[in-house]
Amino acid sequence: MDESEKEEFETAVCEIVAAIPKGKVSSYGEIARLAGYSHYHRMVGRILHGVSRSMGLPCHRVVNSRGRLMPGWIAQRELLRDEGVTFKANGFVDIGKHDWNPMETAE
DNA sequence: AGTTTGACTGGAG
DNA sequence: CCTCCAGCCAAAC
Repeated sequence: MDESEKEEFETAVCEIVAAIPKGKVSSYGEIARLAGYSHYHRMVGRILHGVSRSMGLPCHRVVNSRGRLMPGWIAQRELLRDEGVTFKANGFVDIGKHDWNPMETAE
């Protein structure tokens, strides 16, 4: 993967994450797909973790497939709850209700 | 340069 | 829902 592609991918990820509407959540795989690199889901997490200390991206709206939040980041749960996101009894996001469909906002 | 790890995913048990 | 396994790519060791 060339450096230019990395930069492009990172930019795409930032745009997508920033486009997630309040009260909705998306997964790494979904973002990677929208960015144009469907199998780079791992890089999405790496990039997000990297930019989280430099940019104000709502990375708290990004969860993994099982609706889990970022490890070691307890406040994320409060942030999502404040945005209207409901949680399961175990503390995971109810992704079944808040799963973001990009087509909704694309229209 | 080879091995391990990780803010991942999907399938199987 | 949880754990384990295999596939995946880049960064850290």
